[in-house]
Formats: sequence, structure tokens, C-alpha cells
Amino acid sequence: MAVAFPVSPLVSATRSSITPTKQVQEDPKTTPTDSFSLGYFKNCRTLNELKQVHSHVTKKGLSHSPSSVTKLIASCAAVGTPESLDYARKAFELHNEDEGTTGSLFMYNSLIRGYASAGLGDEAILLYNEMVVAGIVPDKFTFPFVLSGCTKAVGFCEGVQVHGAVLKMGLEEDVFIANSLVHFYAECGEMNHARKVFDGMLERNVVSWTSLICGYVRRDFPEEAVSLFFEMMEANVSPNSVTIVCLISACAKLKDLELGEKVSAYIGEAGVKLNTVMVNALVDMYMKCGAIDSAKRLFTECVERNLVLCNTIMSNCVRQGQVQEALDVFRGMLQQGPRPDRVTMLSAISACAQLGDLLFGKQCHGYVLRNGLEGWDNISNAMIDMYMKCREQEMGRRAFDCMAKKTVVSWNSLIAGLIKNGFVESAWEVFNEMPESDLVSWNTMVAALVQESMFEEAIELFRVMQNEGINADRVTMVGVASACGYLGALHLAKWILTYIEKNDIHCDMRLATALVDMFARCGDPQSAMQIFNEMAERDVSAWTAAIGAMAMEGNGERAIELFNEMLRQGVKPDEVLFVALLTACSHGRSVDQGWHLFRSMKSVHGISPQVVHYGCMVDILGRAGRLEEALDLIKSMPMEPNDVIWGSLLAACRTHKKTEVAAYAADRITELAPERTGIHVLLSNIYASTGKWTEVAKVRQQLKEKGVHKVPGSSSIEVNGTIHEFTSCDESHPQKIPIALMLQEIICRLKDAGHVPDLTNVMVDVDEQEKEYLLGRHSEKIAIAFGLISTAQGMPIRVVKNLRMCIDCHTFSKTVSRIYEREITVRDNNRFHFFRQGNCSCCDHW
DNA sequence: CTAGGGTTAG
Repeated sequence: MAVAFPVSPLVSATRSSITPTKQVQEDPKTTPTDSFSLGYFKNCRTLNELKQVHSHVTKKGLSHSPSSVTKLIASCAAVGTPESLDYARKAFELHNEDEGTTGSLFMYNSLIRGYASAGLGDEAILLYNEMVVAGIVPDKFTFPFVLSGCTKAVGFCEGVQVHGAVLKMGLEEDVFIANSLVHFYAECGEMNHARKVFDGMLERNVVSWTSLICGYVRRDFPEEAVSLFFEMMEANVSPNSVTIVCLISACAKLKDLELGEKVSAYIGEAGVKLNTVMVNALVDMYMKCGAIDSAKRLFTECVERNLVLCNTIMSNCVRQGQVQEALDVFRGMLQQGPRPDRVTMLSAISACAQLGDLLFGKQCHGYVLRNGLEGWDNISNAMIDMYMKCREQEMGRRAFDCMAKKTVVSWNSLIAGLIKNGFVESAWEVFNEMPESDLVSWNTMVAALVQESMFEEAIELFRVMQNEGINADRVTMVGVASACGYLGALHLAKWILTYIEKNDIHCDMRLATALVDMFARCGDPQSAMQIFNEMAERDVSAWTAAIGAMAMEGNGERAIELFNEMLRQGVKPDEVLFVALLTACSHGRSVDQGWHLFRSMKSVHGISPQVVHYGCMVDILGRAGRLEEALDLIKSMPMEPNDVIWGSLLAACRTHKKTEVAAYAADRITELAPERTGIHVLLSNIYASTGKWTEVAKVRQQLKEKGVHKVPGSSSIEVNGTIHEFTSCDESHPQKIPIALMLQEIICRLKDAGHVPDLTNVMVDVDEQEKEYLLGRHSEKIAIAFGLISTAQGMPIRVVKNLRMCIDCHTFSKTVSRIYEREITVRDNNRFHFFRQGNCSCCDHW
């Protein structure tokens, strides 16, 4: 007989639990020594202690008795580390070999339980199958253990088979087994199955309710969890500490502070003892609800520093962008514990990624390597992200390549990283090559196309997604809505809204904001405001979208009303919001209101105006023709004016035909941003409009020398879901002949109605007739003509143009709206124009 | 015997 197990030389004499202190009562079936020694097993808390007891038992020649092996296995399972289970497994197998038997039911149960609770679910399943093959019939204790293993090993199919075995043995009414089934299905995301098992139970205890409640919380149905909790109370089942933890977790997900406080009060009233897990859950809930003071109070009251609490605080700080605070907690942990684990490192690496702090990121990488945490794929994934966000795509790539087991998240992090570093095409290649893509991969690519201003391609990719049977979620729809907004395609916008409703896509604040913005850009402020009004909560971005909608419509007054309403509701304005507000003043031509808001930024709201805000003010003053005032403002700026500022001034000069200031502004722009070639076009437009042809020629010469060409004007119109795009003098459309005929008819009818072509904006010095021809072929006119022939009488026509409309096209549109009795909307690169019965919503100011 | 806190990518 060999001693099978290494015996630790460090026989501990220090622990009293190892030293017998009292007489154990004699057991008639075993010798006194036997029961005396074996009793030590269950006192062991670590593998080392177990090994010592085992060595003691072996010396007494007891190690082969079934009761010894059984107790050893049970104790190893209780210790619950992979090493202790390994030790138990060896004892188990050795015993079976030596005795020529299979293990007993109890041994199997203990080992399966150990594997399941150590998170080694696949081992638990294997052992269960082995046991069944060996002809040992599982009992009612086996099933809860093996089911718990199935949840942890992604063993859904195995679990369903176990369920079958349970039914076969007629054990489905056992409350422990039914509870385990509820938990199993819930963990696998099959809430309907979980619910079915729960509903079929004749007897339910607090664990049954808690398992289902917890399942709903984990699968992101916190409302369902809360209502189930109240159902449980009505059924007169008292919650215990586990139920309460689940409920707090639901409050955190719902960001329902009120309910969270009630739960907290309930704990006190019901006299439930506050334990560590509850404190952790409460701190998490308070932080997610933004009640930082309550979180801090609990934190300081809690004397014990525990790892999960530190991790809770760190992850919440990182998520809320309080990255420095997260790293402070991390530094504290390194100095005085608790020792950071892999979850800690996940937050720390994520913090470095957000900060773009490569140095600290590398230090974290070092800690990960020193502590052997790199085998965990989440850590490697976070590291890919970190290096990519620190603009170290080589390192990110290397972190990716080093991974033995790449997950979808690894691929997605790589794709997102490549896009962030400007390699969209490489990202596209990776996207097509990756072994399995998921929703996040698609969403990343849709968002990337939007970011690259490839809006039609983004919509197209969304269509491919649908053909592939991939269900879009709210993140997809944010990208799609944003693309649609830039395209200004109202039919598509309406379709998108219906799609979201039909597919039951949850409309959170971000998506709702995207939809408000989409409808605003598509020229449907009513729909935009309807969505805005239905929003349950609105942050500053939501208000900005709504104010932006008013700005695009030129409704300055309503924009200000919205702003005041926002202040009443206690939402703090930010820099971006003031851009929307000032733009609204600009389009609403409210100079005084603009000045008032601009001055209040610093004095009332504590926000220092940035260059962009000065730009808005210059725009406001410029449009009103107060060019001297605008110039003074530019000179008083605390920072250097940039090319955008001068661009605003230049644009104003065009409207008010101030060539001298225009030339000065254009020079400043050329100094600051020589690559901004569009400026020369604008300048030559200004000269052309005042008839200064020599100047025009000069500018055109400069343009030629620099190899610059005018950005071609283009207009698009959506008919029956297809977007048709036209450039000026475009003859590429399949229906070019009917379009040309229609255009000719319109021009004739306009002339009859007394319309005189306004040639001032034609930049080319050609004869009047040629000018008239060119003017008549501006892209928006072609698009409108196409709209008239391809849509039914009385239907509105909506056109999107990439440049600002010229004065002649503006008059043209007004007259067409009257003669043909059509509502026409043109969105140019600046704002909306609603033409109706010969008038425009901009009142001829744009 | 069953249930509970912190976890990366868009």
C-alpha cells in the first residue's frame, strides 16, 4: 500500500482546531481512534490543513476506509478551490481502483457539489454523466448540484437533459430541485422556462421566489423583478437577506432611488441584520442612482475594507467618468489592501483607457503579468481596448495576437480600436474575416460608417443586417437614426420610428435623443417634439436636441422657452447646449437675446465661452448686419480667433455685400487654415455678387494655382424609399428627359408669374443667357422638378442640399410652392426652409 | 442539497 498524497512537512501545531480539545463520543461501528481522527476533516478550512489531517489518518492506517474517503471528499469540496478538488478527485479515483468498486452515491454527490461551487461546471457535468454510465442512480441531492454546474458551464443542453431525468424519476415536485431548475433556466437566459417551472410548483419557499427575482434582475428585467417581489409579499412570504440584495440590485438597474431608500428603511424596520453583501449592494445602488453622499456615508460606516466594495466603487467611478477617483481607490488598495484581483484590474485598465494614460496602463499590464491574471480573457480584452485608446495600435494588435482563446469581445475591441485609430478599411476587413460576429460587431461598423460620413452605406449595412436575420437593438438604431438625420430622409425617419415600435426596441434616453435629432434634421419638428415630450427623463443632451430642433426651424422664441423650462427642472446647461441656443438666436434673428445669453454663460452658469460660442455671436451680429460690432467682439476675444470665426464674418459679408471686410477675413482664414479652400469660393461669390469681376478673376486664379475646385453642389430627394442625388447640370438620371421637360415648364410658368432670375450669385463671367441656363440647372431645382413628376399631386417635396441655397433657388422654391400647390422643404447645410404658398419659414433671412 | 454583491467591446 502506498501513501498516495504528499504530506506537508509543516504540521501545524498552532491551530487549536487541529489539536483535539475534547473527547468525542464513542461510535459503536468504528474504533475510538477512527471517529476521533476523522472528525478533524470537517474542521479544515484550507487544503494544507486537510493534507495534514489526511496524513495523520493515513499513519493510523485508516485512509482506505470508505468513511474516510467520503469525509475527505466532502471536506475538499467545502474548501472549494480547484487544487482541493484535484486532491479529492485523486483520493476518489485511487479508492475506486484499489477497492475495484465505483464510488458511492455520496462521494459522487460531494464531488459534483464541489465542482459546481468552485465554478468548474463542465467537470461537474462530466462526473454526473460518468456516474449515470456507472449505473449509479442519482438521488434528490444530486440534481441541485449538477444543475448548478450546468449554469456555470454554459451547459444548457445538459441541463435540459437533467430536467428530463428529473421528470422521469418523478422528482419535479421536490422544492429544492424545482428551485434549482428555476435558477438554471434563469441563468441560461431562458426566463420563460424559468417562469414555467415556477408557475408549476405546488410548494414555493423564499428561495423559489428569490431565484426567479434574481433571474429577472440578471437578465435586465428589473421592473419584472420588482413586481414579482410585491407578489411575493402578497403571498405572505417574507424576504430574507438574499431577496433584499436582489431587490437592491433591481433598484440600481432601474436607477430608482426612491424604492432603494424604501428597501433600506425596510431593512431597519424588519430588523434584518445588515451584512457585507447588503452593504456592497446598497453602495452600488446609491452610486448608480447618483446619491454619492449616501454611498459615502455607508462606506465610512463600514469598517471592514472588502474587495468587492472597493471594486464596486471603482467600477462605478470609471463608468461615470470619475476616473481619477477610481485610480485613487486603486492606489490605496495597492498600499494598504485589499489586494487587487482581476475585477479590480479590469476597472483600473479601463480607467487608463479612458484617460489615455499609457504609462499607468503599462504599469497595470505589469501587475497583471506578475500576478498571473493574463489568462483571463476579459483582462486581455480590456488591455486591447486600453492600448487602442492610448493610440498604441501596435501594442493593441499584439495583445490581441497573444490571446490563445480570442472571444467575440476581443475581435470587437480590435475592430473598434482600428476605427478609433483611423483604419476603418482594416476594421472592415477584420469584420468580414472574424469567425463569428455578434450584434456589437455590427453596431460598431454601423457607427463607424456614420462617423466617416458614409450615411447611405450605414443604412445599407443596416439592411444587410436585417437580411442576415440579426435583430437590431437600441444601439444600432442610434447609429441608423443619426445617419438618417444627416441624409434628411423623412420617409426613412418615419420608417425607423415604426421599426423601433414594431420590434419592441427599448427606447432609452440616448435613442430618444437621437430620434429627436433625426426628426429635427429631417424637417419634422413636430415629430421631434412629440418624442421629446414623451421622454420619461431628459438630460442636457436631450434638451440640446430639442433646442436644436427649434433652432433649425428658426423658432428662437420656443428655443428660449425650452431653455427656461430646462432650468426650472434643475438640469444644468453645458457648452454644447449654448451652441444650440445661440444658433437658435442666430436663426431667429434675436440679437439682444443672443447677447443676453452669451453674457449669462459666465456670470450665471459659470461656463466660459469658447471659440465656438464667439463664432455663434459673430454669426448673430453678422446676420443682423452689425459687422463693426462683430469685428470688435473678435478683437476682444481672450483667445486667438480661429478660421471658423473669420468664416462666420466672411459669410455675413456675403449677405451684406461688404467686400473690404470680406477680403480681410479671407486673408485671416488663409493664414490660419491654408487647407480651407472653400473660403476662396465664398470670397469669389461675394465679389461676383457685387459685380467685381476683376477680383473674381484674381481669386479664381489663386484657386487654380492651388489646385482647388469648388465643392460641387448636390441635392438629394427621397422617393419611395430610394434616395436620388443630383449635381448641378446633372444629366445622369435615367429619367433625365422628363426631368428636363418639367424644368423647362417650371421656368416658363415662373416667368409668366413675373419671376426674374437673380443672377448675382452666378460666379462665372459669361453672358446673361448662359448664366440663366446654369442657374436653372442648380441641383436643388433638378431635385424639385424630379419630385414634382415622381410624387402624387399635393404631396410634400423634401430636398436636402449640401451647400447653402442661393437666392434664386430660394425664390424659385417659393414660387413653385404657390403655383404647383406643394409644400417644399429644403434643408441646406445651415438650416431648414419650409416653402408654402409662396412664402418661406425663414422670412427670407438665411 | 437550492437563491445574493463587483466584470471588458458598440
